[in-house]
Amino acid sequence: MSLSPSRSDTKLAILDAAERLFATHGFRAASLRHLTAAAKVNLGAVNYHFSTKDELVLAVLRRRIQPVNEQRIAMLTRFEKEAGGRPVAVEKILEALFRPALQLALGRSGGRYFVRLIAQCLAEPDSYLQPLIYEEFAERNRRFHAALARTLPHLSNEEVHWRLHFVQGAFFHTVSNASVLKLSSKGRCQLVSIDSVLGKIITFCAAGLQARSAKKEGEKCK
Amino acid sequence: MSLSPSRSDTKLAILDAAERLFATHGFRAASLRHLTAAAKVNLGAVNYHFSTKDELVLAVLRRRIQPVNEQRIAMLTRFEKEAGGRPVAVEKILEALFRPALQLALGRSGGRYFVRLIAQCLAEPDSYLQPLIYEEFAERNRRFHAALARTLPHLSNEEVHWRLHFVQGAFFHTVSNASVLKLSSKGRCQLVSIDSVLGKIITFCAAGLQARSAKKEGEKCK
DNA sequence: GTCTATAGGGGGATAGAC
DNA sequence: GTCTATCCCCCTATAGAC
Repeated sequence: MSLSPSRSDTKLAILDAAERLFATHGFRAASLRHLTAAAKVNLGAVNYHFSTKDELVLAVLRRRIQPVNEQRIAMLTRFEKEAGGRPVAVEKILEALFRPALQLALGRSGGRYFVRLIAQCLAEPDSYLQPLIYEEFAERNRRFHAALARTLPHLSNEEVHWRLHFVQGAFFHTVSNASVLKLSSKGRCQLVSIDSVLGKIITFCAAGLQARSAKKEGEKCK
Repeated sequence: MSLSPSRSDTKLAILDAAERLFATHGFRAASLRHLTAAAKVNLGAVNYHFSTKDELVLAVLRRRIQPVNEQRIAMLTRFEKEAGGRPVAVEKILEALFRPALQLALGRSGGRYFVRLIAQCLAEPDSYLQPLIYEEFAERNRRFHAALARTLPHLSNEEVHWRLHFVQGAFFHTVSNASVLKLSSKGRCQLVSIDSVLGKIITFCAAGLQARSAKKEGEKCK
C-alpha cells in the first residue's frame, strides 16, 4: 500500500476533489469522470488508488469522521478531568459535542463539506454507508451518553438515549440545513460565528436535557 | 389532464410503487424499470402520465407534503380558537407541528415513507427539489413562527427562528433516523406509540423553547 | 390508452501501452 | 505509477405498433 516512494499527491487530489463534488452534487451525481477532471488527474487513477468508487466514498468520509469524533471525546475527557470527579455541567458536555464539528463545518478547509456528506449518508437508504456511520459513532455515543447520565441522574437510561437523539437532531439539522433557516428567516439568521451559534443551541439543548420528564405529556388530543 | 374517462389506476399504482421504492432505495437508485415492474405497469406508462422521472418524483412528494402541512395548520388554528385570543401553550403548538407528521410516519399507509423522502430532498445538493421544499413549507413556517412569537414574547424574532429550526431538527432527525436511535440504544428505544414519542419530544422541545436566552453562553473554551 | 423496441447517452471498471 | 482506449452495463426518453 505505502511501499512505493510515490508522493501520492494524486491520491490526495482525488480525495479533495471527491469531497467537494460529492458534497455539492451528491455521491451518485458526481461521476468519476467529473471528479478526475476537477482534480486534473486521470480517470484510471481512482481505480488504481481506491479500487472502486464505493471505496473512494468511504475513504472521503473516514478522513473527516475519525478526527472530529476524537476531538469531541478528547474535549469531553478534558472537561471531566477539570471537574475532578464531579459530574460535568450539561453545557460543557454539549460544547464538547458541538464545537469540533462546528469548527469543521464553518471552517475553510475541505472539512466544511463534512456535514453535507453525513446528511447524504443518513438519507441514503439501504446503503453500504450505514455500517460506517454506526461504527464510527458508537464510541462517541457511548461516552456522551455516560457523561449525560451522570450529570442528569433524574433521567432513566432510556430517556438519556432519547434526549441525546433529540440533541443530535437539533444540532445536525442546524448545521447541515442552514440554508433552510436562512431562507425561512429571510436571511436574518445565518451561521456565521461559531460562538454565537454555540450559545444559542447550547441554551436550547441544555434546557431540553434538564427538563423534568413528564409522564403525563401525552394527553389525548381532541 | 383529467378529461379522459380513464380510471387511472395505472397512475396511482406508479405513484405508490414509486413512493415505496424511492424511499427504500433512493431517488436515483430506484429506476423506472424497477418501479414499473413493481407496479406491474409498462415502462412507457411513466413517461405518458408524468412526462419525466423528475416530474414523477415531484408528484410523489406533493401528494404527501400538502395534506400533512394542511393538517398541521388546521390543528394549530383549532388550538388558537380554543385559546380564545390568549397565546397557545407551547406544548399545544408543538403537538400541532408533530402529531400529523407522526401519524403519517408511524401509520401503515404509503405515507410512512414520507420522512425518508424528505430526508433525501434535504440531503440532495443542488437539486430541483429544493424549491418544492421551500414553497411547501413557507406558509407552515410562517404560521408556527407567529404562534411561537406570541407565546414566547421574551424571545426576539430571530431567536424564534433559531429555536423553531432546532425544534424541527430534533423532530425530523428523530422520525427519519429512528434506526440510529434503535441501534445506539441497543433496541431499547424505538418509535412505537405516537403518544409516547410525542410526550418525550414535546417535553424536550418545550423546555428548550422556553429557556431564558443566555447572551453569555458562548464563554471561551480553554 | 397501453405496450414494445430502440435510440442515444453516461456510467464504472479494466486491459494494455507508456 | 500513470494514462488511454475500450468494454459492457443500465439508464431515460421516445417513436410507432397495437
